Amino acid sequence: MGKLDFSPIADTTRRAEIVALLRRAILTGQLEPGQKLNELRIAEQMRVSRAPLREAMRELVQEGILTSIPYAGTFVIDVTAKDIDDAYSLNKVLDEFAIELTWKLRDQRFFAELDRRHEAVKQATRDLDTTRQIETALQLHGLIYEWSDNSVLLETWQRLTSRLQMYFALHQHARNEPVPAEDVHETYVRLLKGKDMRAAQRHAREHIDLDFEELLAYARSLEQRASKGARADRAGHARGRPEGG
Amino acid sequence: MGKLDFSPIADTTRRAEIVALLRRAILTGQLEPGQKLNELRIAEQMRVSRAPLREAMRELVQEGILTSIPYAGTFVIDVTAKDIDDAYSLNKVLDEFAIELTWKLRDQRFFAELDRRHEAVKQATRDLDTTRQIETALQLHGLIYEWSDNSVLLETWQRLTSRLQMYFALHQHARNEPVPAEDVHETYVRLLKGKDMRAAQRHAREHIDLDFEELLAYARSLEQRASKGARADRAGHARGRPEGG
DNA sequence: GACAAGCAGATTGTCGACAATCTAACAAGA
DNA sequence: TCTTGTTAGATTGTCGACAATCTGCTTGTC
Repeated sequence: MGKLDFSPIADTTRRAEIVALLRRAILTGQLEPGQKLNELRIAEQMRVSRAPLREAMRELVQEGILTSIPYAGTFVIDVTAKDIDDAYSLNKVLDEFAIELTWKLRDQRFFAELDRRHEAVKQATRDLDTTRQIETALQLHGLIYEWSDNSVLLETWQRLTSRLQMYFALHQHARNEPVPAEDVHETYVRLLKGKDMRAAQRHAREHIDLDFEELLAYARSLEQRASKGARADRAGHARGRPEGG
Repeated sequence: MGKLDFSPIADTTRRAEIVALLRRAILTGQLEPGQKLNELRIAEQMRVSRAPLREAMRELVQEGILTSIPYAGTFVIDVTAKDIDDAYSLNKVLDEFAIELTWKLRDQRFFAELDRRHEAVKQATRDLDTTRQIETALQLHGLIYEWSDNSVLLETWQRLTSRLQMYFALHQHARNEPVPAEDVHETYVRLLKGKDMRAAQRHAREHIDLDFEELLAYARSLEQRASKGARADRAGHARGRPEGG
C-alpha cells in the first residue's frame, strides 16, 4: 500500500471562500478602515446570497478585523495608534515566549524552513511586491509559533497577525516608496540558528521596534484626519468604493 | 444637568441572545465536549429560525469553543490534556505581562474593585455554587487585564478564559465534592495590593499551578475514555493533531 | 428660520423552503 | 464473506422574500 499523505480537500462551502476573499480585501487595504460593508452590494458582486456572506462576516468580526453594530452595519475596524501600540507590546511578550518554547525543538527541518521563508521574503523584496513582502515577512515571523507546539499560542498569534498585517498594509499604502532594500531579517534568522536564546529574544524586541515609530506616526496622522470627519466615517459615507473582486 | 453614565442598551438581536445562551450552556458543561449541535433541534427549542442560530454558531467557532466541519456539523471542542497545558502555560505569560502593565496604574478604585470581586468569590464559595464560583474567580483574575489598559491583551485573555472556564466546569462536574473551603485567593489579592511586583508575578504562576495537576489528570482520563469510545470521531477531530509545520 | 412629527427609502435581521451533501442501511455481484 | 452500487433519510448549506429598524428628507406648525 502506498504511503501517501493526502492533504484534506479544500473547504467547498461558499462561506469559506467568502471569508478568504473578504479577509484578503481587508488585509491588503482594498477595504479601508472604518468603511462600511454593504451586504446587498457585496452579495451581488460575489453572486451569492446574503446568508453565507453574513456568516462569513460574523467570523471576521470575531477574528477582530470587522466590527458590527446591530441594525447599523458591519465596518472594517478603525486603526488607532493605541491599538497598534497595544498589539505590538503584546507581540513582544508572545515572541519571547514562542522563542523559549521553540528553542529546544529546533532541528534540521526547522532551520531549512527558516531559510525557505527567509528566501521568500527576499524574493518578494526583489519583486517589489509590497503586499507579498508583508505576507512573507509575517510567515517568517510565524515559524517560531508554528514550531512552539502550543496550539493556543499559535492561534493567539494568528489573530494578532491579522491586525498587524492590516496595519502594515496601511502603512505601505501610505508611503509611496517601494520597500526597504536592505535585508532586515538577516540578524533575526542568524540568531534563531545560534546558541544564545536570550540574544534571540532581545533581538525580537528590537527588530519589531524597527519601523514601529514610523507606523505609529502614520497611525496618529490617520487619527487626526479621522477626528475631523468622524461623523461621515461612522455613517458609512460613500467616500471610497469597494473594489469588486 | 445630572452626570449620569448610561450603560449601552442590550443587544436586541436574536443572534446576540443565542450566542449568550449557547456560550453559557457550553461553559457550564450542559453541552459536553465533542457533542454535536443539531441546528434544527436547537432552533426549534429556542423558537428561532436557523439563520441567526447559524450566525451565532459561527461566532462561537471563532471564539474557539465550537468547531465546525462542513456538511458534517458543529461540535463542542474536545478537551485534550495538551490544550489545557498549552492554555495554562500561555496564561502564565499573559498574567506576568498584565501585572506589569497594571502595576503602575493601581489606585484606590482598583483596590476597591479587587476587594469587591474577591468578596464575590467568597460569597459564591459560601453558597456552594460551583458554577458561580468559577465565574467569579475568573472575574477576579481578569481585573488585572481590564486594568492593564491594553485592549488587545484583554481580548486575548477573554478568549483564553472561555476555554479555561470550560475546563474548570468539566473538572467541577467530574468530582462531586463541593468546593475547596479555604480561600485560595487571599495571598493573590494581598500581593496585588503590596509593593513587590515580582512577588505578585511569581505568585500568579504558582497559584495557577495549584489544582492544575488535578485538572490535567482528569483531562487525561477523559482522553482515555474518548479513545475507547471512538464513537463520534469519524471526522477525525478527536484523534491526534498532525498539524504543525 | 427652528423644530418636532411623520413619511419614504435603504439596509439589516429573520424566516421558511429548497438544494447539496453526508450517513447508514440494503441489495447485487464477485 | 467481502466489496460495490443504490437508495432513503437526515442534516447542513444556500436562497429569495418578508419584517424590523435606521437614516434622511419633507411637511406642518410656531
